[in-house]
Amino acid sequence: MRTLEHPSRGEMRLDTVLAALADPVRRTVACKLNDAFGDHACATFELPVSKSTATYHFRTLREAGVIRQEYEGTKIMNTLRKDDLDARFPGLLDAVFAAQKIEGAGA
Amino acid sequence: MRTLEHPSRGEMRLDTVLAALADPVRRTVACKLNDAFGDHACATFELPVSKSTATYHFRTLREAGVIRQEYEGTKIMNTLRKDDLDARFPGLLDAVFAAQKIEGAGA
DNA sequence: ACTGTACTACGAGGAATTTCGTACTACCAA
DNA sequence: TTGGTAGTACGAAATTCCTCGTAGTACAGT
Repeated sequence: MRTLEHPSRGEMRLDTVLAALADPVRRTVACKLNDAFGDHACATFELPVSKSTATYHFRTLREAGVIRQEYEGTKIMNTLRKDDLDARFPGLLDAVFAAQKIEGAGA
Repeated sequence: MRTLEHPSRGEMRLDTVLAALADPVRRTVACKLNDAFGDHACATFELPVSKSTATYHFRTLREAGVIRQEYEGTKIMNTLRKDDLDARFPGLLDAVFAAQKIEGAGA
């Protein structure tokens, strides 16, 4: 059974979380996880980058503490660590997601 | 009279704002502007970098729309564009500042 | 056992970021 | 006008980030 390293709540660093969310590809992933219920395999995201680049972005998000990744067979299921992030940095995630929607909609 | 370029509210990009705030030196500047009243010249910040590096960070913040810079004699007065940012990306700035205080205080 | 699927690890290239020193400009004050 | 102060512009170096292809691992299904 393969497992992946995740930072604990206390280990999450604001630097790292903001840098993770500053990249458009990674923010797209986080936003999709926030909008949709349940878990989602990496392959279901249709990102505009190659598979190995996608791996890199998923790892960056995981190491920042933004997402949780768990093996399920050959797939990796991704979930947003909303509870943990809300506990650590209250309101941050919601503000970023709201901002993303604003920018996506208007000018 | 020298003037400096600033993005309008609508021109502010989430990518750029988050990237600007992801850097610890720049976030320190923004936080200090938020805590203290009034304007503040660049030289008053005591940043752990050289003068030319400081210039670079101030410019990055200005071009992202986080701060406003206006000449006043030979000095440049810096102000946080809180109104503009709150209008464009509501709650984002407050969440980041709150997070900064949490990280500074606790673990 | 074989095939396919999902993803990773590694190495490498190119782009962007951060840093600095030096030289410079603009302004104020004496 | 001479000097000091505040900050910029430029070029260069170091580092980090993003991207990819190739090769490989782990698991599921037949």
